[in-house]
Amino acid sequence: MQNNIFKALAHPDRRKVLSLLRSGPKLAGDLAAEFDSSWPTMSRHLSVLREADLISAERQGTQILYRINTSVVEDTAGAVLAFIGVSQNDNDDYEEAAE
Amino acid sequence: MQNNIFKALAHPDRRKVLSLLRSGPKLAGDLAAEFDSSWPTMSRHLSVLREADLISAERQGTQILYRINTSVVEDTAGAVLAFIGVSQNDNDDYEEAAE
DNA sequence: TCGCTAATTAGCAAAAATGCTAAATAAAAG
DNA sequence: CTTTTATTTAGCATTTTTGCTAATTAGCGA
Repeated sequence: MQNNIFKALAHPDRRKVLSLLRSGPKLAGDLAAEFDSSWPTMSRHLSVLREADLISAERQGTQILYRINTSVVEDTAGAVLAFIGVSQNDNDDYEEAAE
Repeated sequence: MQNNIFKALAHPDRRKVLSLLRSGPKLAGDLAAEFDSSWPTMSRHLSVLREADLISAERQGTQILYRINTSVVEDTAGAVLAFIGVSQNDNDDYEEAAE
């Protein structure tokens, strides 16, 4: 749902998580280490991002690897541009309806 | 401030305001008429958008005309794309493609 | 199994956002 | 100056978000 995406982007720490994931997937612990907030607080930020589908999680043994969902971020940027009438379909990505 | 922008985008009615302004500036009253919320509630939504600089207001006699701030919306889309490493060229004054 | 590490969930309090009604302000008209 | 219309501000209650500590789950290895 688009509302969850914009709500997820409304917190600076969550936007910082996305920025940190730009260079590649990271373990939850490594992510949390970059913030002043407590571990559980960061865990909840991650779950908000996950529910918005902006990131996805993959368990690797005892750790959890997070990665950014590029296509969702792209679509979100498109939704922002749509506010000023820029067409949302002018990227060169393939369009895949079924998952 | 970028935080105000993303916070402003976090409410569906405020995003709807931006969509309504896509086709051109609108009077506060005409905007409010499109929503179920009370007039004062819509007025506050407009002020949140104004403080985020996503829209600007111009008094026209007894009414107030709102317009969307195209460049701020563009920059915001750029900030979203930056999460996945797409370079944002802020404030490019020449547009070769549109000619 | 036990112990250890990684991460999440539970529960609570504080802060922020939301939305209402009533009151106030601003500009124009009479 | 008073009224009327358009819009904002004030004040308050309700809901949502945030962030903490404590407890819990999950996997791994001895």
